[in-house]
Amino acid sequence: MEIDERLRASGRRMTVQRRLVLEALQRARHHVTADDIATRIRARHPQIDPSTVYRNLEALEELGYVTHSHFDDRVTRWHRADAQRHGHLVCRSCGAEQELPIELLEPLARRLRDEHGFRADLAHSAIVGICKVCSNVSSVQ
Amino acid sequence: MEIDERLRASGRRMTVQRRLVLEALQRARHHVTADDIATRIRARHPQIDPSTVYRNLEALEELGYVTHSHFDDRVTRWHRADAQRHGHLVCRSCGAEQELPIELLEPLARRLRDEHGFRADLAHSAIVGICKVCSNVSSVQ
DNA sequence: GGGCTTATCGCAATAAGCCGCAATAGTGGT
DNA sequence: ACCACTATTGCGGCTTATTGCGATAAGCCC
Repeated sequence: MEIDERLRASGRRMTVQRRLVLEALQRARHHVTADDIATRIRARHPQIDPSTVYRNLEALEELGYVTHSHFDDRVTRWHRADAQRHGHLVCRSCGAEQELPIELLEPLARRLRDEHGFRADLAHSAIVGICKVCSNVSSVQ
Repeated sequence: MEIDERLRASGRRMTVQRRLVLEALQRARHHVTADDIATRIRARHPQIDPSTVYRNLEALEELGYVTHSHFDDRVTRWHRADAQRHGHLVCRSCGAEQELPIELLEPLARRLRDEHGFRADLAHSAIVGICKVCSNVSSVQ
């Protein structure tokens, strides 16, 4: 299997736990927390410790299989890396999350690079604010 | 004193602890964590509890005197609000932080508002990436 | 298949932050 | 100056996200 080989090639090992983390991420449609994944796995395999999930996410990230980003709380969110790169909008009021085509962020990235020499990773942190729905609700009140 | 009055007008009180938090923030040149502030205050006033610092930061934020933002770790960073609103660049490699004129972020904010109905708070989360210095170092190696 | 190295695991501990509660202390009124 | 009212404090304990550490087991060599 392809992924096993890449793991071993990097001096890592394929374990039951690692496979379960990968599968859980593949099933998850949205950006999930390490705890989400741990909970899902532990439903069937209670002996697997949450810390193992954390460390496996890191390991898989180093190999480029998964990515993390930060929303408005202090919890890290994870998703598969093979889905296309995208930005994130998160509503501060209702918590709704929305993906954003990366091209929309390009002009800012370019200016930061040209004017500040800063190579920004604009997909890494979610942009927080108030979504359209919540905006309307509060203006109507 | 102006700030005392505004506190009282909102049904709050000016206390020694609150004043110390404000002063610590005024002296801090950068974006500091709640723990930084607690540690500094407790160096001279060990009886002041960290939880008091947390609560005062929240209270002062509600009154608009301080603001928090999120850098690349899971720790909240605080700074005075009366300094002009600004974005943040944080280097993933060396941790250097840099402030950013808010105007630079305006075009993106406008597009998000116009095209997505999303009122973004672009100053709230730091933009992470690789700063000019680290960029040069790694390309030279 | 058995032994050896060391990546990985599960458990216990830590770090950041929050909450309930009884005691304390600003404030406004007298 | 004193009182009553209640915001705020310090304390202890709790929660959530993550990390240190000794035990376990994956993968390589024979």
